[in-house]
Amino acid sequence: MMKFSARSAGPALKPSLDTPARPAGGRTRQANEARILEAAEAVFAEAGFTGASMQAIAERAGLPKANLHYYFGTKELLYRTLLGRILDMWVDAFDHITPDRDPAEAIAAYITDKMRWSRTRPLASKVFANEVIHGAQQIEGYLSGKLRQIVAEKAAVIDGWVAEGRMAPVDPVHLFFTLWATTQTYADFEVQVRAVLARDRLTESDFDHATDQILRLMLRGCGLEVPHTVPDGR
Amino acid sequence: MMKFSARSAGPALKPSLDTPARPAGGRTRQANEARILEAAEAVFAEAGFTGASMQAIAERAGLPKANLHYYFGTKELLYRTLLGRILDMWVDAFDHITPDRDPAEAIAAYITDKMRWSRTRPLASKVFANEVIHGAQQIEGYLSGKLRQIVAEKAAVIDGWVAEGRMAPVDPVHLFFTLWATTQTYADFEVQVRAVLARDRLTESDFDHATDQILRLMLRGCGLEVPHTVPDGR
DNA sequence: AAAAATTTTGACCAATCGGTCAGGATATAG
DNA sequence: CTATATCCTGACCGATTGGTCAAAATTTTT
Repeated sequence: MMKFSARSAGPALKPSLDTPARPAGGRTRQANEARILEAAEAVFAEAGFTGASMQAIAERAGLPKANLHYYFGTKELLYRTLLGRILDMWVDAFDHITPDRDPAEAIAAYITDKMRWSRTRPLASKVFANEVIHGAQQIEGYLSGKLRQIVAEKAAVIDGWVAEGRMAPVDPVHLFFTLWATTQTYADFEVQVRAVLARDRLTESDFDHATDQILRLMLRGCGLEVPHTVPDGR
Repeated sequence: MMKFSARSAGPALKPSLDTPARPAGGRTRQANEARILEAAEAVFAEAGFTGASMQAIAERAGLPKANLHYYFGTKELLYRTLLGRILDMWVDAFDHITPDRDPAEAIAAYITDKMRWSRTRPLASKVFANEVIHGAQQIEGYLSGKLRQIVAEKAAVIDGWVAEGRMAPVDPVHLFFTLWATTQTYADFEVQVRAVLARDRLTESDFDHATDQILRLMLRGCGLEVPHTVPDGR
């Protein structure tokens, strides 16, 4: 009698997105967990952890509340599972930063990728932002473990570019802080952006223009020029 | 019998910080309201609106819960009063952006000012960030009213600088979005910054270094050079 | 078809929530 | 000193919270 999903505290590894080797759980379980996680993302993004109620998540998922507890045990475990999935997406954009690549193209691809993420998954971004703002108690280990490690690794790449004179001298770590903040603000602070721009919603064209402006500002700030070939994010 | 403070929904005007003309309320009221607001800022920053309990705020202020309701009526009114005070600080930094000033110095002063705000009032920044992330229902009017107006006004100043060829062509509104995000991230996402930098706390020297890096990146991004005279924030 | 495992669900629980209120305590004004 | 306004606070309220559980329904395995 396996009470909770074996994937609840699963590894923070990139899952193979094509035919999964093992669905891990029956079809019913898989489908319901997905529905619950999707509803949870929306409710946690709207109301934060404490503001979100299991009842609200249940209604959004179209399932009775007791069903959520059957699959995830507690509210905290559901929240942690959701956070784990979001963190996996978080680090993917770093793949663009490699020593062999042209600095301008690599950084442009990174920015473009993070902006697309803000446009397509704003709810996930908000859940993450809310978690960090309120102390990041659930992901402390991730921040000072995996994230710190990968930042150090990619910072070394940028330091290499600087040493080779291929870009202006910048502190790569603070550059990352700036890139994260700048791109994610279009998801997390979307309401403020809309209010100032007097838009009732942000269109794809709005995001394209914002991405263009960020690219110019940041690349010029790094002593680089916007590459003519608009880099594809993925 | 004046039940609630007359200042509860007070004007969003800069209060004269020197000898206040009218304390508005007895000494006891003034002192207790200040204690409650200070405690509320900390608790709301830590837990968000729904996560914060009146009981927790009361304990932090060293007062019985019923006392908070005596002064502020409801949790929402207390929250709105706090938000109002924070918003007043928010717009002050815009004062640096004036047509007659040197673009590099003006923008540098703006950045320096907002970074000092992140260092000295991180709790206020978190309360504001949390409010915006979760829909900004309490400050919708402010965002699409006063804020939009002042941004338009200051954007015109920057457009003027661009037209005069005194800086690179940028969309001023998105420049502001970037400056807000970049500076506030050191308050709102402080936990993440600390984790990546492997610091148990951010020192004044950490903030000075961060400010320096942001100045270089942003000013160069605007086609400007960091002014030798480090501009004073106020 | 029988058996075993999994899934579903309403009813229920203790704890906490924001808010109320009466009446005593204290401070201020005349 | 008296009177009036302000301040204080323990006790209490209905509503909502996360979580439990047993028993029925369903699916999967044998």
